[in-house]
Amino acid sequence: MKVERLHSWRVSTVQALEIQQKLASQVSKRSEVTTPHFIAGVDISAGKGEGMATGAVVVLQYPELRVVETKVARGKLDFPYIPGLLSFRESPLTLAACQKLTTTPDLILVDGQGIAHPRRLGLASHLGLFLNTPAVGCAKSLLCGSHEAPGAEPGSYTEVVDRSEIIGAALRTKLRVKPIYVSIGHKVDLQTAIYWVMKCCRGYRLPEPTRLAHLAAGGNLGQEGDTMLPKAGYQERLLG
DNA sequence: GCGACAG
DNA sequence: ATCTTGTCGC
Repeated sequence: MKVERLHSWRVSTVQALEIQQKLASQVSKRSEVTTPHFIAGVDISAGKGEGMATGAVVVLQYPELRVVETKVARGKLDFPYIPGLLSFRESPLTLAACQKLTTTPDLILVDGQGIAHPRRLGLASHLGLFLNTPAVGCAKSLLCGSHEAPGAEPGSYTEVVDRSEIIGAALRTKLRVKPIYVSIGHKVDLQTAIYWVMKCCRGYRLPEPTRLAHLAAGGNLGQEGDTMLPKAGYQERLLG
């Protein structure tokens, strides 16, 4: 798929902050999502070598949620992990993997925040702009803001508020299990984002696109998709 | 100044 | 994120 080149990724922390401030105004909170045919999930995993990592993107066919394409990109991480600047560390490899896609996703679920970010430009929003595609942030923990506890039932949620602004939702995706944080990435509104995230859940805390992308980045997802068996070594550890 | 802090 | 086995709970 096509990847925009809005700016360089080789920047200083000060430049990164300036870029975020500038791009935040370009994020669209208007939903351009109808019924998606292809939903992608992206994630990255730090490897063994110094700074080495693997970015992965998995495309699922909706509503079957079957894997139709998987792409990965290995490389070095040159930007350090700094809360609030995660996109400058993970975007390069994630975009490299997405650029290899033959399928064009209608929606992308990202392992991180969208606008639920100090400067309203988390990883999901940043990627949404570069891919010019509707994107949703699906983080496992909170970066900023606060919220009350959502109900125990899957689908229930509470608003995440920061500086008197609703920036996302604490969404219960699985009965009595810690919620995930959903926020607007790009070209989608919060209600629509929550709706599709729930539609992608299959009994796990994380929605399938992101869950499978995580496995793919770690090299634990076969081309068989969700019906695959764990790799030999992984299986041995699980079974003993 | 102190505490918080996506992955 | 990653290092890591068993274990408590639904």
